[in-house]
Amino acid sequence: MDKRTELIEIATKLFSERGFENTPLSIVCETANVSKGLIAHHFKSKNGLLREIFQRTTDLIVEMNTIDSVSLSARERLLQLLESFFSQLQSDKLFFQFNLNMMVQPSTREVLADLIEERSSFILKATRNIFDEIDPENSLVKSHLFIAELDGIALSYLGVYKEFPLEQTKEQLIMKYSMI
Amino acid sequence: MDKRTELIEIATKLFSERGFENTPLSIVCETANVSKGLIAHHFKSKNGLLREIFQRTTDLIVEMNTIDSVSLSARERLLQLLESFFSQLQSDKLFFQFNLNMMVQPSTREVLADLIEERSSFILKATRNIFDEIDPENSLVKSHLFIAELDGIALSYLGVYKEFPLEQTKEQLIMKYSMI
Amino acid sequence: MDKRTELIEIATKLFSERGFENTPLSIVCETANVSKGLIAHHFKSKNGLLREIFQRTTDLIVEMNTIDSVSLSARERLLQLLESFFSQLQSDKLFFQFNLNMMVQPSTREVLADLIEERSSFILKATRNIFDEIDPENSLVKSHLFIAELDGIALSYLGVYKEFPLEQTKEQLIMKYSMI
Amino acid sequence: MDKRTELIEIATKLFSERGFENTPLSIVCETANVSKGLIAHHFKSKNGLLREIFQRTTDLIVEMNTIDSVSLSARERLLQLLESFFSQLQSDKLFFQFNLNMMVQPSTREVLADLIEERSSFILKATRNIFDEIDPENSLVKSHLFIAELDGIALSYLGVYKEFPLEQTKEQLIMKYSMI
DNA sequence: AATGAATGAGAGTTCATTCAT
DNA sequence: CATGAATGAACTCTCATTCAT
Repeated sequence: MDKRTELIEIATKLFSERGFENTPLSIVCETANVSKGLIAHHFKSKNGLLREIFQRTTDLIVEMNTIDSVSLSARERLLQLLESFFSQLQSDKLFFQFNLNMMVQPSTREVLADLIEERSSFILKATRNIFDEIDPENSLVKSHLFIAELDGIALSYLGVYKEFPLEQTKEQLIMKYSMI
Repeated sequence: MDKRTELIEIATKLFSERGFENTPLSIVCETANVSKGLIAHHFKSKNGLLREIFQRTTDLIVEMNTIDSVSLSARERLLQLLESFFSQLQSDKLFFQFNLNMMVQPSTREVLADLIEERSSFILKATRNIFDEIDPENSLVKSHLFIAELDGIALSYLGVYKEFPLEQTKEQLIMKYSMI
Repeated sequence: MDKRTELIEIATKLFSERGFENTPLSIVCETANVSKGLIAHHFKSKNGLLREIFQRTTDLIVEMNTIDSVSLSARERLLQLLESFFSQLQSDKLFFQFNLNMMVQPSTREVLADLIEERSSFILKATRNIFDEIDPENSLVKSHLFIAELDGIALSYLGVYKEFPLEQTKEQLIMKYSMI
Repeated sequence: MDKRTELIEIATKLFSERGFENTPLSIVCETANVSKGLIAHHFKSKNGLLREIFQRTTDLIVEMNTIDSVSLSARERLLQLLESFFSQLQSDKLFFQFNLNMMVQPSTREVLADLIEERSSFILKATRNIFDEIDPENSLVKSHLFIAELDGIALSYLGVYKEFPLEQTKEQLIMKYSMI
């Protein structure tokens, strides 16, 4: 793997664990065994690095959701989406941690404004695709509510309740959305 | 109003608007027309100030929910809670912004760990009181889901979707929880 | 004991243990359970407190050496002086620590310049009184050497060598000065 | 000369003249025409700079004493040591001033604890090498006494008595140790 | 592509002192 | 005699960024 990619991965991990503002580049460099100048060379600035990371994640999300939209029914896709959300939430906590962070922190939100807009409107569109088949009239609201529900669960699970009953919540949700 | 209280109010506003890490004490002091030393005098440190702010908010939450628990039915209390949540979310965005921030940011979460634990377990308990009357068997999961739903809505509304359909989401939710 | 004296004793202890520059008045106040204003009231400033402490110690030294100069022979007085030096060095380390400190630290030396001069010339005079009887011609040099020897022992014992052989050094010295 | 070395020399001078605690980095930087950040870059912290300075001095001492141990008799080496001590004491007051300071000040003593231990045990060993040849049975005590004597003279000369008779004291000492 | 010396602005914190009560 | 709110200057340290090599 080239230094550039390595740098991105290491920075992602550190920003997730410690927060963006609380992670000096010096630590990133130390961890990656790389000089400060190299980050400037590749990413121009700390914000540049952040934008690159965020963009890559969006690309990943887009890719995943594009492949997934095979010829399944809306309900099936919804359940599949739930399954993948919950399994990822467990396996890749840092990923969610990081993204929640970026959304909520005023300073990062400013830096990433356009990328956040791009990503979230994609997610909304993708979700709406599903709900359009189920309840076209209320698809907008229901999509928003669906997304909010998942975000809220991530928030509670990662940031608030150490003993959040993830498994049972998943079951509740699957049950609820099976009956639609 | 004494300087101490004024300081807390100004700091709350600034921390909410700009994020905690991104708000130097110098700005707080400038805004409050007060010397840096005074913050040390009253709160020991920037973290001390943060803790005081967070604690005060918890006190407010506890107070509100204690008074509210009059002799209404569970369903009525739930609807009342929803009403107050949505009206507050609109009128006091900064309040929610700030609290989401504190939960998600690793550095603040560490500083506030005990206070977050205290507050969130209170909220869970209060919510569970309601769901115990509605569905005792699943009250824990349903409470968690309810809280997550509201947090998620706040997150979407404040942090992600500029055009979040708040009014319609509120109606959806009220409808949903009326039928319980 | 009145607050004033108590304050002096506590400050002496703290300044000795931690060094003058490294002991904020806030700690003195905390330890003495007294407000900051009170120190200003009694001693005008931190330097004022220091001067008072140093002066009091000089008074003590003068008092002790005045009483001591009874009608003993020079050799006897010398041995007596050695005895009292070594026993004090062991029993009251902080006292010596503090005084060495004051002499060596440029900033305190400046503040105390006149008081140091006063004290050290008294000590020299008192020592010389003894050596005048023993070797009038070289009394100045021998007094200086005697004082330096004791100071150096204090320095080694307190500040440098954890395992300084105090007892044997004492014996050596007593032997040496008995033969004069 | 590179900035690093220049910084060390300037800091040594300033710390000696004004005391460590009483010398802000801002003055060091100003004198060296260098930014504050550079000190952090090279020495990590003010204490780091101090440790480097102290260590370098120890290295010098070790080097000097290693070269010196040519094939002279113990008495000759002792006299040579005395000569070099007194000439240095006169020519390089700041050097002694600084080192006395470090030993006596509680805060610096803590920072330098291991380095002080290292240096002083070397000095003791070197001195003992000499006294082992003269009086093997009492070499430990006599070495300690010898070191204490010199330290005490430095203390008196530099810190206490403006009119300390250095020349005559030197003669006395040389006479005394010639007769051993 | 990569280094690391150097900068400079500014952060949080410390602390002696002042002063109204 | 005693308090403690308030100041303001100064301190160390942090850190993103620049730039010559």
